[in-house]
Amino acid sequence: MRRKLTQRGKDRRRQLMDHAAALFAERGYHPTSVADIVETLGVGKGVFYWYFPSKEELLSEILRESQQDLRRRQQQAIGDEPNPVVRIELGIRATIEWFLEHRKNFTLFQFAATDERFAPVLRRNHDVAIADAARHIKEAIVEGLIADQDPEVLAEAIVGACNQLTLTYVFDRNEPVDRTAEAAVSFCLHGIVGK
Amino acid sequence: MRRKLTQRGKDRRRQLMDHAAALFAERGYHPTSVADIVETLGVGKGVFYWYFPSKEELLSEILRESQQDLRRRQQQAIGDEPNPVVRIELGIRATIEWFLEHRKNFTLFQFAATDERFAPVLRRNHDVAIADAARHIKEAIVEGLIADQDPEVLAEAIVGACNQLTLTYVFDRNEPVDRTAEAAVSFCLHGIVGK
DNA sequence: AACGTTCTTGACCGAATGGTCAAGTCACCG
DNA sequence: CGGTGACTTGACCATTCGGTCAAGAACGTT
Repeated sequence: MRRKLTQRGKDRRRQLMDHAAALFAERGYHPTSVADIVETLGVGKGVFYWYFPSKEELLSEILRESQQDLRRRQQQAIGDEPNPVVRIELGIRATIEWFLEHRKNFTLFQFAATDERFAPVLRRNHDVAIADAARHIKEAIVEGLIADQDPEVLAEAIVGACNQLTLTYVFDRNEPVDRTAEAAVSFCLHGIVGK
Repeated sequence: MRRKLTQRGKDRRRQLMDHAAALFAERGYHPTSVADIVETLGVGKGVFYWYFPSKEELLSEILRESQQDLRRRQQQAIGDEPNPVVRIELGIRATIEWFLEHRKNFTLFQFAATDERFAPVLRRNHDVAIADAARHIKEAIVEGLIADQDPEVLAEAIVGACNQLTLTYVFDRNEPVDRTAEAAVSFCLHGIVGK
């Protein structure tokens, strides 16, 4: 296990994380062996264990880092927009765009949710994201912009709908992000009945 | 590999499938070994390979069978309801109820979607389910019950929102199905803006 | 150039894993 | 009762896995 990292070390670490994340997303976590990771990178096995204590910890770190990055992107997109409904809309768009640029993380998150060793890592962040969205919704209710419903339930539903649309249209069918985001926002705001 | 099955054989097969499904859902597919399955059942390893050609094929069969069962339940719930919007509502309720009774399948489906060997099995059925829902939506549009939007997009969004709500409220928090179904239907019909 | 630290190598290890199979056991039928 | 085919056993096998480590290369500092 490493102690201090030089620039060279930091680069290797990055390289390993990116490469492993790609392999995990492509072939799955379990079917991808540590040997696979280092071989396709052309380095010895010791390199892996110099930077990471275990294969498990590597995925956990990948997950933590990705989630942090997504959250940063969402907050940045929302900025200081005063209208809470617009904030939700901006958040949805930012999320879909982020997943387009980091599509490998989508599969990774989905898998991690099914493994009891990684689910807790996701869980914490998911709860924060939901609480965040729920806050905006609550504010919108107070301002009389939307009907009075459980904000947390709405937040979960929004996340679910957006994820499914992203998966199907952005990943499987390569539809443009804008159209998908538009559909997601429209559905989340007005449901199938429409305005 | 088996040829013909007596009643005794059919029972064993059922037992193996149910038991394996439970273990897969609990510990994950890869971390559950064939040895685990047969040991906790108190039988020899040969029994497994008498009924299934491989561990992979077993999961595929579990998936196929579950999906078939879910679909049957949905169609039965919808019956001959004339109003397409009500049909959608009935479908949502039936789905959430089915997952409550077969919660292990939820995790199984989620995992299968992340593994390229099992994704195709899910995919085919998902497409059918979406096409089904889209048909009802289209009919509702024609009858002027809902606004004119892409039926398939709406169908995907509905599935996503319902899955997320089921996962969070029915599984994680043991909320009653009715309340969750109510929330899901309300969200899908009217979004966050509300009626 | 010499030295300590960071980084890299790849053979090696014990512990699984999925899958096989020769040898039996069991249930049913004539 | 004897025989036939459906089932069961569990030792066994080749392979792979995550992880270790002694040895050495590369690098930064003085």
